[in-house]
Amino acid sequence: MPRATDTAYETLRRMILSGEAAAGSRLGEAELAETLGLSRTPVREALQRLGADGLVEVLPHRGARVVQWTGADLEEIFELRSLLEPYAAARAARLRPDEPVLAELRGMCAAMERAVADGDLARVAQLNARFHAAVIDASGNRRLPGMLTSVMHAPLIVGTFRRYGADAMARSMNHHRELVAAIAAGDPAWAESVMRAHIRAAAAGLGADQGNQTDEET
Amino acid sequence: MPRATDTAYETLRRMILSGEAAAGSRLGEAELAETLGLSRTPVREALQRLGADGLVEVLPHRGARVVQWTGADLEEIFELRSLLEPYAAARAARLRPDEPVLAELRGMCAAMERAVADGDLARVAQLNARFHAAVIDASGNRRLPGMLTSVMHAPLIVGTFRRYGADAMARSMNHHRELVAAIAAGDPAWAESVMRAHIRAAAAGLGADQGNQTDEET
DNA sequence: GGAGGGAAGATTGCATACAACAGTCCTGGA
DNA sequence: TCCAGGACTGTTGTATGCAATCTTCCCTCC
Repeated sequence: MPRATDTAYETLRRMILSGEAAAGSRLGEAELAETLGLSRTPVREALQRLGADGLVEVLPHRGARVVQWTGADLEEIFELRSLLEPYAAARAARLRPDEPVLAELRGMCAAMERAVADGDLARVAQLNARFHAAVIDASGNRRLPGMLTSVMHAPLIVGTFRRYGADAMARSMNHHRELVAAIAAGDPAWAESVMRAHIRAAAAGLGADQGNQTDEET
Repeated sequence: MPRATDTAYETLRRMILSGEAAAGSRLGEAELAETLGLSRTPVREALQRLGADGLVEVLPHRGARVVQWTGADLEEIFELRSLLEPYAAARAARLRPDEPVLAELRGMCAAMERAVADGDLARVAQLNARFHAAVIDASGNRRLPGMLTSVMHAPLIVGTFRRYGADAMARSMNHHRELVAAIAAGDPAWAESVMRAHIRAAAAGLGADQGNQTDEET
């Protein structure tokens, strides 16, 4: 049986990422505790973890709110991603992961392409997050995953793929395939370039490089 | 009056960074609570925050321990720093901070040089951390400070400057001065290059690029 | 009519008590 | 002598109650 804190954390995380807990909405400890059937203590702990992840902001004596992403936030996030993820891809290529890892990456590519064909964008987003996480793990740098969690959440919330056209979506899937090929070939420069193109394309698709405002009032 | 959680967090952070709490040592909640004159609740919360910062590792049902840095850890950390901090320096130069900010940076340079002359290495380390934090803040990216906290702690703990010779120390001080000049001149490429050199020099001084092991058993 | 002050309500912060789990030590058996 | 099993002890995890703080609304005064 998992710890109550973990269940609270996972549940809240899902609620936020799925949009069930709207951006900017208040997260009262007592209310959540009652909803989840727990006491305030593990809920409080989960909220702090979510705060460290950058999914909620907790203010002293004022409770927690789901974060709101502005255009400036997205711009910052994609700049950091286009800095760190190409590095991770290059490292992964240099490390030459063994065949089971590569097979898993290819499997995720295939699953994503099926989800695209089915029009299941939520599943695409989820698989995409797992794919990128796998590449980051394959980099061998054990600090990168933790560093990137905060910036990896944003696209999930904003709903990147919802804004993609058919061509952008196809390009994104091709990037994934090419990235796996570059890593399998052990070519760091290739992997790095593909990943950078992949991130920049995503940023362009969101208009994150133009400083668009997507925030709204509570 | 500050919150008990904050005092616990700050106190524990100082204890870890100063070495008073040795690397690998256990941090029992009850014991700390008694020492600090608080209850377990805020101590527990502080430990989780320190865990998110990467200063301690908390294992379920097994409590918290002060992290131990291996040579591989240092290598990872300096790679990430040499990726992110040059970017921050370039952004700061592009933003052209106003004169008060530049004056503060110059003031910290001067204070550091005085501390070096006095042989007060602890003060040098503290000022150095504040200097780098100021440059990162000047980058304008509000996510960078949080991302870098975990990797900025390591050099403080390991005691970077303790291993510096006179020439390496002088070079480091010159880097700081040159970095301020590059930012003041609004030259991103210059600022980025100086910062990269600065970080690589630090890594070389620690042997972080050679995979040395500095860990030990409890 | 608008601004300032204060009281009431609600919410977070902290302390304490109890429950559950992990590690250790002892005992019994092979 | 060594291994296995189980109780014991100490620690963390969770629940609950109280104190402190913030927010809101209303009343008073300008």
